[in-house]
Amino acid sequence: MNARAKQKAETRERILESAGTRMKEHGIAGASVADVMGDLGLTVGGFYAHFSSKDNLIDQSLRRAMSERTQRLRSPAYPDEWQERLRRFASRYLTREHRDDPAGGCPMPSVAADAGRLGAAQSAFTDEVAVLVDVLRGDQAKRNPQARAATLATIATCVGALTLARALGKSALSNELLAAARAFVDQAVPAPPPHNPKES
Amino acid sequence: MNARAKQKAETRERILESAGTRMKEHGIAGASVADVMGDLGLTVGGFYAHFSSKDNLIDQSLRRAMSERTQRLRSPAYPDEWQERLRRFASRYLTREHRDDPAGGCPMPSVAADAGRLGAAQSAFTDEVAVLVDVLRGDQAKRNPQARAATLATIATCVGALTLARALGKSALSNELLAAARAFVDQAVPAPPPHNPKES
DNA sequence: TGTACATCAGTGAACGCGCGTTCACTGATGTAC
DNA sequence: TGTACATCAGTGAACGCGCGTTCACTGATGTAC
Repeated sequence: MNARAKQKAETRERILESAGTRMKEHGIAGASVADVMGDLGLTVGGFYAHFSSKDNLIDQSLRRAMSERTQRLRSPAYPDEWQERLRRFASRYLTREHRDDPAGGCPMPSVAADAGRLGAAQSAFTDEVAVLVDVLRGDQAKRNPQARAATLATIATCVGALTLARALGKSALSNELLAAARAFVDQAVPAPPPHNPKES
Repeated sequence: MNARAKQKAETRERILESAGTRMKEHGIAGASVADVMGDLGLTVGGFYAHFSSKDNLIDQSLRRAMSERTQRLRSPAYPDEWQERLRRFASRYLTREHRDDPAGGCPMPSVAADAGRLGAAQSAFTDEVAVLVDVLRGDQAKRNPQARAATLATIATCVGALTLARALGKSALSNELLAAARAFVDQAVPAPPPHNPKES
């Protein structure tokens, strides 16, 4: 590959990255083409050499931002039992740090409402949620419908709680909501079966 | 009061109503002053005789839309026990009908993400959530911290599930998510204590 | 290795559009006598 | 009851602004000989 082509591919990646960050921080409407390019020190005109439209950018950067998050759940540090996986997910998700750093966090609270309205975001969002559900519950629970339902509901609780916690600002009520949602998941997700001694 | 003043007050109410509906359907940014006035057969210019700015309209119509929903929970048809109240709330909230009718439903899924970003919406949202939490758990559980935590978490689950269900369109996955969230609330909210025979 | 030409990533000004807001106005309603 | 004037809810055109998109261009990089 050319040095020139390589440079272009890198610029494209940087646009996707910047768009993802802006989307998470300011919503889809708040991530304007001029702002996204400006983040990289570039001007608007060059954008259309990389993407056919803003809709196209939304689609691709949303897929990228969501799948990047999902891949982190494949870490070997994650437990095997789906119950433990869901609890750990919720306890890491529902923190003040995550609440106070939308740009560095999960895209769902920032874009879910828009995804229901903007066709451009909807299919990317739907595809990536389907992947998340499978990855989050883990290989062990692949065909377990109870685990699937609990996974869906845990995601809903986490996204709802983080969205509301942000809407409530950095208040006592906001902190209380995060703690309550963590406890809720612990109560609703059944305790895992006792460990097999061979495994532990 | 004058016929003229009465007419003006009625127009103001209709603007608030129309703004609320538009906000719920298209988000805050999607509820433009021209559209809101157009719904009533009026032109933009007259708007500023009723509200000082769009921010002012957002604040007032959001308060109105949210408190209207909260007041419905004061219906005598609602049970006294907070556990039953939360279960009933979730089972009525998490329906396909509610998912498919944003304009006729709860404002939170539509505006929560925006409320975290737009100062104009934030204080209205925060105030009304605080009222909702108190009204939803009911008088019987007024000073019960467990009931308060469960109420906060149930709201988070409901708002998250409805937002995500809308983002997923009218799909099987969307239906599955609604059902899973309903079941989740039933599992996480403890069973109410046995009835006192005098009461039932 | 050196020169002449081709390519193309990014520039920057312009476009049409919808937004929130302003303002001189109109004409129906209300008041004074 | 009738007339003359004042009020004011709503009109409609205009404003400045940011948006997504287009396009003629520039100048550094790549290719041919």
